[in-house]
Amino acid sequence: MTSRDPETAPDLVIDGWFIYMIKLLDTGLRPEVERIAGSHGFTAAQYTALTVLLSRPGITSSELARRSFVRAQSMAGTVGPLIQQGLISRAPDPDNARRLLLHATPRGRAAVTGLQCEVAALQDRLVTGLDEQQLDALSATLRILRHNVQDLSSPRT
Amino acid sequence: MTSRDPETAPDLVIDGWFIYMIKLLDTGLRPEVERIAGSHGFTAAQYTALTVLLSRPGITSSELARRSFVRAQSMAGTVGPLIQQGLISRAPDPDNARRLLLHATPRGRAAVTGLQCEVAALQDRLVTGLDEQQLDALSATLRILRHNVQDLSSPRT
DNA sequence: CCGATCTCAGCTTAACTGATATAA
DNA sequence: CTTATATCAGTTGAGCTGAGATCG
Repeated sequence: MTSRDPETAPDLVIDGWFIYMIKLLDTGLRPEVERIAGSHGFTAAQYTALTVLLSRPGITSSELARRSFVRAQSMAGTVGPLIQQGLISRAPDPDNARRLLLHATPRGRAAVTGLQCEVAALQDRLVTGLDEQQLDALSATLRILRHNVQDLSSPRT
Repeated sequence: MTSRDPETAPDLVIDGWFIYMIKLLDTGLRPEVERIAGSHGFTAAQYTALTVLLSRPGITSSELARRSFVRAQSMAGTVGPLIQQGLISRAPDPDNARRLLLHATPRGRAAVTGLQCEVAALQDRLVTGLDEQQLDALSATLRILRHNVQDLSSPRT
C-alpha cells in the first residue's frame, strides 16, 4: 500500500503546528464536552467555571476570569446564571467590600460531581495509548505552556 | 512569603485536567492568532483553512472539514470568502463531478506567507523553556491525541 | 433509491468592545 | 485621582441544525 490517499498521508509539520494542533483538539473535544454538560443542564463554560471554583473556593469572578484567560465581563455572563440557580453563592469580602467572593453551594458541588465522572471517562479516551511517563511529560509540558500563554498578555518586562 | 496567595498556589490536578488545559491554551492563544490574522484581513479560521490547504492541495471542502473536526457547512462558510477573493480556486474533480477540488492560488499562497512568520514567532513564545526532547515528545503525544479525538466520532469497534 | 457533496437559512455558545457606577 | 471590581448593552466569530438540490 502506498501513501497516496490524502487521508492517510503523514502530517506535515507546518509553521505554528502546535498552535494549530491545540485548536484542533479543542474543536474536536468541544462537542463531547458540550453534550456531557448539556445533559446536566449546563453549558460547557458553566461546567468549567464551576469545576475551577471547586478547587479555588473564595475566588472572585475577576480572578476566575484572569485564570481562564477571558475578560471579567465574559466570566460574569458565565457565572451569573449559576448564581441565579443557587449553585454558586456570592458574598462581599469582609476585608474589601468591592470584592464579591464566590463559593460553590452544596447543590452546586453535587450537580458537578456527576459530570466529573463522564469528563474523566472522556479524558481516558483522549489519552488512550499514552503510558505513565508520557502522561507525566504531558502534564509538565502543559504547565509550562500555560505559563507562557499567561505571559502573552504582558510581553514586556 | 508563603503560598497563601491564590494566584501563586500550585495547580490542582482535577478530573478532566487535560481537556481543561487544552481549552485554556486555545482560549489564551486565540486573541493573538486573531490579531495576527486580522492584521492581514483574515479571520483565524480562514488563516487556518488556507494553511492546511497549502499542505493538502486538491482536497475538497468536505474533506477539509473532516480533518478540522467541523461540519461541511461550517467549512463552506470559512472557505467561501477566500474563493470570492480569489485566494482559493475551486474546480470539479475530472473523475467525480460532484467533488469540487480546492487549490490555493498564487495570491492565496503569497497572502499567507507573511502570516506564517508571525505565527511561528508566536509559537516560539508558546514553547519557551521546552528543550528539544520535550518538543519531540509533545509532537508525538499530540499526534496520538489527535488520532484519539478522531475516534470520538466513531466510538464503537 | 441511497449516499455524499454542496448550498441556503437561521440558531447558539462564548468570546469581544465600550461605557458606567462604586469602592479602596 | 487612580485603580480594580462589577454590571449593562451591543457586536463578532465560529461552531451548530435543518432543509433542499445535484450528481454517481
